[in-house]
Amino acid sequence: MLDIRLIREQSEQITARLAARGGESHLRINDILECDRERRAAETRLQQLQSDRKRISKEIGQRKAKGEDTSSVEAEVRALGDEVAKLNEEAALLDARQRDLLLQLPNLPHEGCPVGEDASANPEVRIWGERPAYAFTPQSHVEIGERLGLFDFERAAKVSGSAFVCFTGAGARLERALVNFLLDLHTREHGYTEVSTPFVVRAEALVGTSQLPKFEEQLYRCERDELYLAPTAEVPVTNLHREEILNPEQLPIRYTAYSPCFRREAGSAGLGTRGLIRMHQFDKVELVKITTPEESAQELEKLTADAEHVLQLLGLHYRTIELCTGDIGFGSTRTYDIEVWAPGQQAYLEVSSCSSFGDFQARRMNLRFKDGDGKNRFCHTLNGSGTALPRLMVALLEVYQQADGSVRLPAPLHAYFGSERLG
RNA sequence: GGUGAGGUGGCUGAGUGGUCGAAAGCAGCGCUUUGCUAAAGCGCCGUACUCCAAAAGGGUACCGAGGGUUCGAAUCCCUCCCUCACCGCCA
Repeated sequence: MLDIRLIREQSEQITARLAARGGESHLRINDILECDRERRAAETRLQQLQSDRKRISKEIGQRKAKGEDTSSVEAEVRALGDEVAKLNEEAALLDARQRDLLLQLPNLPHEGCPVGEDASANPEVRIWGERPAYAFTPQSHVEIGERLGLFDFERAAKVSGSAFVCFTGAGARLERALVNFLLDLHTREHGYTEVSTPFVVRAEALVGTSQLPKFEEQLYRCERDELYLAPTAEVPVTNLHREEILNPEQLPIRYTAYSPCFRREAGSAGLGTRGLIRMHQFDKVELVKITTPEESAQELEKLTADAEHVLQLLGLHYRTIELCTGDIGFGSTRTYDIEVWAPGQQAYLEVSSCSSFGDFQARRMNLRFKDGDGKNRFCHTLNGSGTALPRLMVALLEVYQQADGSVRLPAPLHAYFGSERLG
């Protein structure tokens, strides 16, 4: 959520920066300003009337204590009270409308965010390793996995429908090995604290991290209980500290969490095809940070490096791109995507998206810290995958497939998996 | 699911219709005293919104949330949420 005062005072710059995202969000600025003017006018009048009422009511109390008759004044104040109620309703309506408008407005891209219209304008910021060469035609993970009995889409569909998977045997064990490997790496080497949160969340949490109100159709909802399945651990983890005022000594907070992620993927291309690349449910190890505004930029670089470290340890060729203004997510000010090479797909797969949200989410969840002067300021929040598991598995299977049809795992996984190879 | 208790400022905790944004204590900040520490004394010490060009200074709201009664609600009534305890059920 953007600061209404900033919008009021720098409406032209704000409009221009939102326009860089494409879309139509910047066109709402004038509506917001108008609503803000109306709201403040109503509030000012309301406050004047309330002030009158308060004063007169106090006088009534004093006069009654002296035994005076106050019935005529009471009638007068009653009329005032009716007017207050009416204006109060009007002001509340305007306030709700303004909040709604602000909640629908995306974040401002960071000054450093490259300007561009769409994904084709995303600059590559780093590339690590090289595309491996094969003496044979690399197979897709789907073929490899079915041959080695690592997962089963047909049976998962019997249970849950299409775009779900059931890992089986060594596949399930590999999944578990990856979770442990990633959590150990981030806690032991990167300084994160492991948390294991609820996976079912309230609407307010989703508003906090900005999945709601705009992206409701992407969420699984449990209507009876007014709860949603978390689409990413970002939601429960970041919201752990909602409505809090943190001490600066606590910052930065760095959390890592394993969680399943549930996404309806309404309108997504590619859901009809088999494979692990896009599903309604997948596992992920997430990285979340809560920082001061001063530290957030460097913490984003570190967070991205932590996610990249996963791929480096596993010897997987990847590239890191920065999303341009036309491609960054709704709440993000700045995002790095890490894409791993998958030879069976002949494509780079996004395994991590590392973003800084500035104070956008913190405003929505009223997450603040007390600075050195004792003033309450909004925190900055960040998150990134570290990493998504099915796509990591895709890369591992496809990259490390052997001519004999087996898969040789990279060394860091041997102990976690309990074996050096699959098949 | 049932029964009971309860939700007040950073914390503890008073307050059951008016002068209460809220006693008191603790913590915190400033000053005085002091060789230092300690102790004592005095003062300050919530948040949000809003008015004013800004500062100074006003105003309004907020005692879990929402509604109601009243000239006036932390206080009375209703609904909901949450926490705790015990019982039941259950991985």
